[in-house]
Amino acid sequence: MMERASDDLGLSLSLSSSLAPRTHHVAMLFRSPEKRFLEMPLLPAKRSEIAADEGLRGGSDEEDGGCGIDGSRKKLRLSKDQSAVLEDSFREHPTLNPRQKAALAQQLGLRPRQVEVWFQNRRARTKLKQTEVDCEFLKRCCETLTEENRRLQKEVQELRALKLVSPHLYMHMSPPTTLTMCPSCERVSNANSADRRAGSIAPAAAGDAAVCHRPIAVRPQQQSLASS
DNA sequence: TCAGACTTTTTCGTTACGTCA
DNA sequence: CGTGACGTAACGAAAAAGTCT
Repeated sequence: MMERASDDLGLSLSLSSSLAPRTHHVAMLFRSPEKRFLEMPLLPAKRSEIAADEGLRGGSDEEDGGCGIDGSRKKLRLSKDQSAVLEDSFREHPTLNPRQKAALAQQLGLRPRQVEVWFQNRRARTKLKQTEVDCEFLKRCCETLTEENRRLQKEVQELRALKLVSPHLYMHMSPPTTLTMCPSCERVSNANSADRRAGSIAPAAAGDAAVCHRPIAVRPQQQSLASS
């Protein structure tokens, strides 16, 4: 069973097979860029089945209309209990099939349309939170790399200065600790340090970046998964 | 089997209401 | 009491995928 949890959000999107959304629901989710964090099991489903489910619905969308006689919106604040039940349900399955929607609506004394809207808004909030988490992660990555770059530039400058002042000392000094290994691919650590002294000290600086393996990007949600 | 019309459900952006400082 | 900020219920449009013919 696929599961994706985000502790930051207090969400666990684990799904039970009996309550999992139907295939076309899943497909809908997967078409968006956010499909990555809404992985769900694929269950066979036919529209005829869903149509049968609709038979359970207490009423039509006509009675779902939330507008007053004057056309104004009748906004109803959900009670804490109602919200809690909806949250629990959302944790179990972030999308609802008609049967689940109708059952939930009946349980909570709400219109199916209200339950539907609540889930839509809840998904939107989840996505927004995740976007913020992603953004924060990328920001930290950027800051780290900027700092690393600044440090390496400074080191290169110092080494160049040293090379000019005392070439003999420079040739016999041990390589800078920060350049003994590429943090991304650990490539340099396997190289002969004497080779590096004879040749380029920093592979990237010598145009070796093309053969340097790029670090595998770790997405924030993967991290949150790993940490949860 | 394929194509196009139709249906269903979703996301996205927005609006409006309720609450609180 | 009035007001602005914020959270969220509700809505409509557009998109995408499924179903039907």
